[in-house]
Amino acid sequence: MIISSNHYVNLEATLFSGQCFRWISDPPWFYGVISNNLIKIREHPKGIEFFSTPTSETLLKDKIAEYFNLDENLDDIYSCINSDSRINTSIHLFQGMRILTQDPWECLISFICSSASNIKKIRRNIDSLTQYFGNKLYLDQQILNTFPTIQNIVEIDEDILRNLGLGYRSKYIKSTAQTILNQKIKIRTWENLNYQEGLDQLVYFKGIGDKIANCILLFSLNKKEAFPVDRWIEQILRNYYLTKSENKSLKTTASLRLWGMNHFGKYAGYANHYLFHYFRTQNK
DNA sequence: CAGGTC
DNA sequence: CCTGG
Repeated sequence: MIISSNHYVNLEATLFSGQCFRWISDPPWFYGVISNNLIKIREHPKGIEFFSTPTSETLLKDKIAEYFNLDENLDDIYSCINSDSRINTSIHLFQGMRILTQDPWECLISFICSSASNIKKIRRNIDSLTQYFGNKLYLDQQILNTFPTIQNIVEIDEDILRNLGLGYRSKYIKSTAQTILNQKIKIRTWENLNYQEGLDQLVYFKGIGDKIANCILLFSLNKKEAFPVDRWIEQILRNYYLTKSENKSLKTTASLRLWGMNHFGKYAGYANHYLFHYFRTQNK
């Protein structure tokens, strides 16, 4: 099925810029899991074309459009954030790269896994989690798995997670799932929270600090003003944006994040992600 | 040391 | 603090 979009959708940049961790590329197709369905997708002159299983394309269409934020006006966003040469270059290099609206639970666990790690390892860790505790989905020659539920994670022993190579993150994954279950926290309702309420809720969990919380807000809770400050973004800000005195006074992740949110405005997260992807691919 | 956090 | 490139 084809879903039309008012702006080009750059699938490669969108799916492999570090906001999600388990899409597979088999040009021109990409395979991934959305809402417990295996999705096969490619770019199309009118937008995107996709197949799904087991749910029909018709029933899944809206969900896919939401995942890729297809109704978002990218030109409007670009004009809001395109205020300097670095952003401008990145926009031209990765025209059509979108910020996704992923499942918050999967996003949360994925970014707990991301702490002091690297993309390759994060992908391997999450892949292990889904292989051992998810359900298999088949399409063409691809086998992908659903993401384990909160209940699934609660039932897994911490040592098993450690054996999968998740290290010290294992106890954070366990305790987060346990807390959500025990306190009957409804993740569904998070999308109704504003930025600050969402941030407060997320950093409440052990293993989630300012950076990871902002990733979850940006990549799954539709908070485009969120501004995750990791080592890359911190270096970019310090090298290209901050004055000497700001470089001295801004020490914490949160203070840098507030500077970024203030400087780039309501689409700061888009500016963040374009800068992040640009510098990361440049320095490879 | 790595796309942090306690 | 785990793990691995």
